[in-house]
Amino acid sequence: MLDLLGQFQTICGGDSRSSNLAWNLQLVNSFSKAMDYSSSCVDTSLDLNSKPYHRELYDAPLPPPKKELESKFIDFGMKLGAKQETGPLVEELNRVSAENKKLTEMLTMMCENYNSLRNQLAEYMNKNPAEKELSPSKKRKSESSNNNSNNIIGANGNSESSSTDEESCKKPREEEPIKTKVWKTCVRTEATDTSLIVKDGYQWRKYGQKVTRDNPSPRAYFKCSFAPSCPVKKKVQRSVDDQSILVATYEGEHNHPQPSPLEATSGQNRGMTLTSVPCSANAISSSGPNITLDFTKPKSGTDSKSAKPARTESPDVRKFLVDQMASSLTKDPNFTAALAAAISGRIYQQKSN
DNA sequence: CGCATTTGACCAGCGC
DNA sequence: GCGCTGGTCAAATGCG
Repeated sequence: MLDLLGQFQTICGGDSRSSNLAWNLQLVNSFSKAMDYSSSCVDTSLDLNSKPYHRELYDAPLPPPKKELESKFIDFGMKLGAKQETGPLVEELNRVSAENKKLTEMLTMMCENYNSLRNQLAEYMNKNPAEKELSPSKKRKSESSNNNSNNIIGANGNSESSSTDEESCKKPREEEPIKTKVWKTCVRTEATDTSLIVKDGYQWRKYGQKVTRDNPSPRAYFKCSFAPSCPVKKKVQRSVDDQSILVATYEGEHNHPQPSPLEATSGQNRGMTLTSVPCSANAISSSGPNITLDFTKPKSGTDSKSAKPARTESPDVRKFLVDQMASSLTKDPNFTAALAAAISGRIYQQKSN
């Protein structure tokens, strides 16, 4: 598996613009998230003028298309050139536009490589399922090793779901024969916000707080309180590197559909659902494939409607992307469970009327 | 008054 | 065996 990741990074790192590598990897990881969980649009265009935190993958997936950006650049440059005869500036703009285009092509290629590697990885994991299972006797390991294992892309390419030794870090009475799902999420909050609340649409009850050795910020422990039998737990702690980022670690899978926003308001998560943007490359040192959720930024002009990118892919590519999304969704147990619950609820509603 | 949160105590695994 | 550490429990507290 590490070989595959290394191969992937080799592919990505072949270009001399190594300074973009980390961001490219981040973007591809985020892209893979969108492929797995989002049925909305996917665009491989790069917006080099956008801060990473302002990218939104789910509701407002990616910034305006590059071509539009280029034309704005050129228009802007032409106006300047006409008024102030700033030829060098126009040249610079053209150069940046060309580089932008190259990076876009690179990203497209990386996505294709990523998909092929993902398929290879899936085959590999199918052939070697035992490697995912770690000895239950190793109950606890260091946080760093957990982080490393969490960074390994899962069998379905879902970087956030990977069986790790963290699930074996449970007391014997809690051990289950079925491995639980563990994943991490980064949430960007106001720097002044000292609460450890990650609003993800579910209801959580806090049952503990602890200061850990490797992080001066306290870690909060939550249990899902929406369903009494729901085994899902959540740990929330501020990032060591960036205090404005909350790192939430989820353990287990919800055995109930996500509560509606109205229901969620009864808990601490008041009507919030996930919107997601990727972490910047250096925001969290050990959290490559993680997601950063930014609830502090209001949806502005780059919201889901205005930011819908124009499709520039060929029909084949688009078909491929749609197929990927569909297969990812059908493989996602949370999605199928939610779908089944919604359908059964609908049927029951119709019967009762 | 009921519920959620806080916080110190306790438990269990790991490393020495 | 002992100390350190992360995770959990449960009584105390606060809030609507």
